[in-house]
Formats: sequence, C-alpha cells, structure tokens
Amino acid sequence: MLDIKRIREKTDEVREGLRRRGADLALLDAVLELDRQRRALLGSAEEMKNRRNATSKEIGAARKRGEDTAAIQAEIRTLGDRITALDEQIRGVEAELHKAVLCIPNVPCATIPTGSDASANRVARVEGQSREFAFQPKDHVALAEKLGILDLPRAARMSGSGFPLLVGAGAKLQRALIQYMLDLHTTCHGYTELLPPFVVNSDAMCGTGQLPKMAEDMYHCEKDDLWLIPTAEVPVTNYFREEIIDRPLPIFLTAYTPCFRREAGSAGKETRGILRVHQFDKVEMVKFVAPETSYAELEKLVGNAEDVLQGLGLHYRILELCSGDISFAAAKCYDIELWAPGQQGWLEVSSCSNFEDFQARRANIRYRDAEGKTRFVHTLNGSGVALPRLMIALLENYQQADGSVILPPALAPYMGGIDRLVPK
RNA sequence: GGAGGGAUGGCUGAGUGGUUGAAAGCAUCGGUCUUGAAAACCGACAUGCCGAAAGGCAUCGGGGGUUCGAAUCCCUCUCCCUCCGCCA
Repeated sequence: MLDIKRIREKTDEVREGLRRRGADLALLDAVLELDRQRRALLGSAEEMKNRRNATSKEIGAARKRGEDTAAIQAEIRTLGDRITALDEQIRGVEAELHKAVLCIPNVPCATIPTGSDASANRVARVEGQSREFAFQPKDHVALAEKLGILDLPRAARMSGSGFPLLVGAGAKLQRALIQYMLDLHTTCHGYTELLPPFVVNSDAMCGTGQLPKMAEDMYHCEKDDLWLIPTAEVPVTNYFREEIIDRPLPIFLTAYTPCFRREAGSAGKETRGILRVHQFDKVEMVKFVAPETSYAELEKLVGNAEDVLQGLGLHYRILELCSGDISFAAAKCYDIELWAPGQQGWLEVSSCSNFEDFQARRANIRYRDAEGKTRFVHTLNGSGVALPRLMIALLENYQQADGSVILPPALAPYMGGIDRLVPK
C-alpha cells in the first residue's frame, strides 16, 4: 500500500512510476479526489465534535451544581444527529478510498529497466555452463516415467490435472532437496526456520498483497473464509503483522511449505509434466530490514538463492525484471532461471523481491529506529528455491545415456545412500 | 461441541457513566549526585488522523447500540484461559 501522504504530496513521482508499470492511472485520480473529499468532511465533523465535547463537559459541571440542563441537552442532541450522519458519510468515503488504495501497485524502483513485458527484462548475469551431451537429452517427463518416480495419471484421477504425485526415490529426492535447502539457509545464511499454517485468512492475504487483486488465482475455502497459501511469503511475512518488532533488525526467516495456485487460463506446452502445477513445494526466504539497508539485502538474498543452485552444480542466469513485469507489490525483482537441457529452455525457480514498505504498510509491521520512533520496516522475499523446476533441471542435467540420473554429492547426506536414480 | 472467566499504553496492573488519554509499578530516555558505576532523587515517556500553526478529532481486542457525555451500560464478533466432551 502506498502512503496516502506520498500520493498527495508527490503525485507526479507516483504517477510516473505507475505509468512505467502500465498501471491504471484513473485509479490514482480517484484516490486523489476521495482524499480531498475525506479531508473536507473530516474538518466539519471534527469542528462539530469539538463543540459537543465542550458542551457535554459544561452539562456535567452544571448538573453538579444542581442546575436544570434539559434545554441545552435537547439542543446538543440535534447536533449529535448531524454528527452521526456526517460520520456515516465519512466512513463511506474512507472505505472507498481504502479499497482504491489497496488496488494501486507499488511504485517501481527508479533504477530498474523500463518496459511493458518480459522482453524488456535485463539479463544481469549467467553462471555456470550448459553440459555437453553425447546423446539426445530427454525431457523430465520421459525420464521420470522410466525412473518410476512420478505418477501423473493416478494423481489426475484423485485430484485432477496439475497435482503431482511423487513415488519412491522421487518422493525421497523431493524431501532431500527441501532439507538440503533449509539446512543451507539456517546454518549458512542466518535464517530462522518456521513451519507455518498452510491456510490463512483474508487479512493476511491482503497484508502481502495477494488480495484483493489475485483472488481468482487462489484456492478459497468458502465455508471458513480461509485461503490456501500460494507461497510461504504470506504466512511468513504475516508473522509480524500488527506488531512493532521488538528485536534487532534485520530478521531472516525461512520456511518450507506447499504452495497452491489455481492459475486459471494456463494451457499447452507450459503445462507438460510438472512444469506448471496447482500444488508445488517451495522453500522461501523472508527478510524484515531497516529501510536504508533493503537494496543491499536484496543482493544478498539473491546470493542466498544462488548458493542453493551452485551447491547442486547447476547452470543458471539472473534476470532483472523490468517495470512492467514485476509483481504488484514489488519495487524491484530478480528472477533466477535454471537451464533445462530437455526443454532447451530456462526455467524460473526463484523470484527475489524488495517490497520496500509496501507490504509493511498493508500488514502494519513496524520497528523502532535509533530515536525510538516507530517506522515501517522494509520486507523482502525470495524463493530458495521452488521444487518442481529444480527437480526438472536436476533430472535433465544429470541424466545418463541409459536413462539413469546421477545425484549431486550435496544431496548425499539426505538420500540415505542413494547416489543415482535408476530406471525400473 | 457444552459451561464459565478474560482482553486496558513496551510490560504488569487499577479503574462500573462527567477534565480518565487513562492511577501505580516495571522498563526506557534525560538530569542531579558519584573518580566511575549502582542506588537514591528529579523530570520525560502511547498511537493515528486533520491542520501552516495554535490546536483539534479519534483510539482502553473488532464492529454496532443506549446517552448531552461510554474504558465503564447493552448487543455482536474475534482471540486467549479453565473445566467437560470428542479426537490424530
């Protein structure tokens, strides 16, 4: 959520930022108008309330002296009625204003590339090298089938398409990867591990910015008005919702959770295998930091995600997303993509964003600065990393001519002696 | 699911209709004293909104109501605690 004062006082700057994003500028004008209305109404209401409060005090004093106050009470009662009416009007305007402000996306960081879609994203770096194959590499669907580690037909029968079902060594590998990543972040990167609820209420969803705009992309339990989380970002960031954080910043939290996404409208090649699914596992990193440090922390966050991939010996690249491609709440965002030889393409496995105070304002997460003044924290998060595509990259990169897959040594401690997946 | 009890400022905790935005204590900050520290003493110390400012308005878990006036009375919701039931 943008600061209404910033919208009011630095309107041009905000307008320009939203224009770079391709956002709806009419909404901004509506907000400005509602803000004007609100302040005008508030002025007269407060004046009336001031009179009522003063008169009430006088009534109290007069009563103590034993005087009759019936006449003045009747008069002030009509004032009360006018206040009630005006308050109702103000509430209406404020509700509309709040609703509109919640729909305005974050202003992008000035330094990111300008562009309307993914084609304007900038390749910041490419790390590692693609492997040379002496044979035609298979894609993950073919590999997984031979290995017997993925059973999509049975999953579809019980849940519909887009719900993966891992079997045997596949399930074990997934569990090993989760543990490898969590251990890396908690022991080497300074994160504290959470295992949060996988279902949250609407306030939490609003706090991180999924609501109100993304309602259609998420699973909703209507009877309880609860939502299945689309990412651990939601419960982990909301850990401090409505709090003034009383421990030193920065705070780093990490969590493994499944993620649930309806992703209406996706189809075709993108949905083959486990490339794009309604349920997937992910390890997420979340940071709560002082505003001055958030951009330096973003760089470190990307480094933390890269360590996961380097530890597995994978080839990846880093994209700096352009103004039109960053998510609703983000001011700046890096995507990390893994090379997948079977797909002959790059797969997004991580998205690392700085939200500045956008989420902190929505979720009301504050801290006390050196002067003891309460300020909004800056929040960041990054995938560290998402599992299905990591699994795809591992299978496709480390496949052998005979269809077996050699596992990277980093996973040895977690695989109970299995260092290679072998066709059945 | 049933019965009861709670929710007050960073924390503990008083307060059942009229200068109570809120006693007291703790914590924190500043000062006095001290070679220094502690102790003691003195003082400061909630947040949001409107306003150029003076100042004003709002807030005692959330929402609604009664009243000239609500932390205090009524309704409702949420959460927490205790007991009973059920249960992996």
